[in-house]
Amino acid sequence: MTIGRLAEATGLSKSGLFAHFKSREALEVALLEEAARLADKHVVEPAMRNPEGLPRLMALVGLWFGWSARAGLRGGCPIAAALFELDDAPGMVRDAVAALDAKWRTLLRDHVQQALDLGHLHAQTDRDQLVWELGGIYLAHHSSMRFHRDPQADQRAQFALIALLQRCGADPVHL
Amino acid sequence: MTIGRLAEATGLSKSGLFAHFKSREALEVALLEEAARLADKHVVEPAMRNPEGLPRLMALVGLWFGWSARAGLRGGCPIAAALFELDDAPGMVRDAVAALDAKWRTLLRDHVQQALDLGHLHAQTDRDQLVWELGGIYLAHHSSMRFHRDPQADQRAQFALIALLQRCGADPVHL
DNA sequence: TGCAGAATAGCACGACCGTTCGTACACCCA
DNA sequence: TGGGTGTACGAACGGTCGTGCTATTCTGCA
Repeated sequence: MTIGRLAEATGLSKSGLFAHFKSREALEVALLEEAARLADKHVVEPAMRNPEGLPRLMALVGLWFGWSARAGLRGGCPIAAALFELDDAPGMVRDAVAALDAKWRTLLRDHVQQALDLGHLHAQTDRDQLVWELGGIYLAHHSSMRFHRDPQADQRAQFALIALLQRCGADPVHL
Repeated sequence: MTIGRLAEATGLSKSGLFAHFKSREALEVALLEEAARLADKHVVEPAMRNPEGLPRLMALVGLWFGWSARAGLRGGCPIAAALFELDDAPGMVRDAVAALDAKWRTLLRDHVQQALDLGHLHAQTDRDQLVWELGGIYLAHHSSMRFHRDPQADQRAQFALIALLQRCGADPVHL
């Protein structure tokens, strides 16, 4: 997304929009923060209404998959895109992406821990490994939905998710 | 990668380089095909030296993970990048990526089938689901390596791979 | 009512993009 | 020897990018 196109879409002039942020990078960071706010609203917030432990974790991940489409983000998940576009493009945008990603992973990890504390998962479960693999399913689902337009993407992800949690000793009652 | 930068890197002039391909898109397609050739050499070819079935499949996937770095591609795997950059950018580049990706998935699927035929995996294994999940591990590994620079990326991927194959009934002897 | 200050617009800039054009050199075959 | 052909070049095009500079318009308070 460029400043000109964004200005056109919002009805503002390029310079008028530009005046608010002082650089293109700052604008992109602001965009990312807005996306994070959307994610909070569409993913985290509703997930928190589920009981602690595995149910909440399941809700969190279930709402995570495909959240960007439901939130109305036409370009897909900006974090996922940035993970592959900004591999080696240092700067504040990359830093912002890294920070948001780290925050999200920490949140996931905390809820894995909670499920673990409540005995909903095997005690010897490697939390970081679980979060890492969840990320893999998310990326596969994202590319499956957006690039391949695979109508089976949702069930593929759901199947993989359940299998992964079963491996970690999830109580089948919650799946 | 832009034509100007590529020309500079190769020592040619922009127009001289451009004369060979007739458009930027054609050049990108040629670049993709060259990458595919590299992948054949660095992944498929050596993997074929392993015995049929699960060993060959394991070799194939093991060589797949991180292949772009070993092949000297500084930008990472171009297919993986394109999956997230060209989501909604129709054209011959996207088509070429889709074709290469489909070809690779078919190859993977065939070798899953072979492992299945030889009884190295459960008979009721869903081949496409397995390939789909392998793709997820690959993407997680790729972003882990390139974006996060996580030194544990390799073992994370290896762990996930083994767990996935065990789930499909892989004979532990081969893992 | 008038005015300070913020918000927005207009405009021009330099840089880079993909692309085209005319041209110069080297080679092969008649 | 001469002309066709392939390969490379420099220069320039129109377009778009991000970004400043300077007006203008709007808004809220004395």
